[in-house]
Amino acid sequence: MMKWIMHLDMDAFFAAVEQRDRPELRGRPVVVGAQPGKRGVVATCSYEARRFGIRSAMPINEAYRRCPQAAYLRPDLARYGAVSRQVFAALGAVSPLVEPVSVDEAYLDVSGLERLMGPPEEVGRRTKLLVREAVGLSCSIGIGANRLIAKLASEAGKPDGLLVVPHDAVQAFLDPLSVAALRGVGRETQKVVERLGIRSVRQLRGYPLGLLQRHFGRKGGESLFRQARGQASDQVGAGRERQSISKENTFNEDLRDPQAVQQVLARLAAEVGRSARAKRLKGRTVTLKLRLPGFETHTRQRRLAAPIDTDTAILRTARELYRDSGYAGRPLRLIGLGIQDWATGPAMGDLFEDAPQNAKDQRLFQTLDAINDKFGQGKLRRGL
DNA sequence: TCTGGGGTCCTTTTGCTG
DNA sequence: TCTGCAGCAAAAGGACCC
Repeated sequence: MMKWIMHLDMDAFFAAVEQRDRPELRGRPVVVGAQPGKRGVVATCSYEARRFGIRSAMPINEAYRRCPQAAYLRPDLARYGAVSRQVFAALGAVSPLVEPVSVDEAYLDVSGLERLMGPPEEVGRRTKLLVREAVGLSCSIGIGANRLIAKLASEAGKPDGLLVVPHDAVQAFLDPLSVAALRGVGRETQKVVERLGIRSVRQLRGYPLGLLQRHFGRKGGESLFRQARGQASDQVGAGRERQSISKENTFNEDLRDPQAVQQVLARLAAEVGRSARAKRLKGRTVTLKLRLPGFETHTRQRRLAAPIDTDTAILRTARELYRDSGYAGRPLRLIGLGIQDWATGPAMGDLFEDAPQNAKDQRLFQTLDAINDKFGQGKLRRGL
């Protein structure tokens, strides 16, 4: 059976929800994101705003300079989440294999639907109709042999697009595209690509694997090599499990007061802790992130003897990391705090009264942890 | 231009152990 | 006791994505 993967992307999602719910905003430039005059960026903007050169991730004050007459709105994530759930409910009627990527994006395996719905074009057309009926919004859909082709096809059709790339047209579709369109190619990679004189995917395809790996790293080079040939996964699944929980805060004015730093640490620790407990996750590693006024960013992390999820334990470690960071007392633009490295087997704290006394013991425990991770929960018990 | 917040993944550096 | 080395995690940094 021929594989058909669909990628669906809501058009200017946050801004489109606002225009749907507030008719006075329709036809007007709408920018959803930070408040102009403060530190922050554009989350999404309507197509009317894009005509002024406004883009996602642009500093909000730059957007304001380009288009002061636009409507500037703060995001209402709860409302967008509700709309998102309605969209996903509608997608469930198209295929049982739906993988959410974010609130406004999903992959669907639509292979083998010919008998039920017709050829891929028809599946796409009907999906767009279902989404419009469910939430009154437009989306862009790409359909192809795998996730890469589907994603690039949905991008090519935006907004309100539908593009099916037949299996025998993959290379013809990819070749003229800019390398910048490929996954994992951001500003830095683009610089290197340009330095090598590579512009299009067709040119990229002329470069051997080894050379690409020299310039882009082992994984990065292999990824570019495969993408240039249209090779990618065609599996649609449940998506990955969460690997970390974090909260961070950029201040409108750099933080100089040591007491204020302590208050922020306490607030972030409480937020991370609440989130971790709600998800029933305990982390063994705590990470502190500090950004200085010049945007210079540093992280400090510590792996603990036992996994934690309480505000007090997170805060205690955060304070130690801050104290030992070498940046205590410096003005700060941002403070972030997170936990990761989830407990799999029983926590060491459950088995031993004391934390490991020395580095050697610690290594023994780490080795046991690694074995635990490898063979799964419960197969081996630390210290037994 | 002056750069959010929440993430993932990869590479490099560092520090420890035998 | 010192040194070199290999192996391995942890730590740190950074690119990228939505």
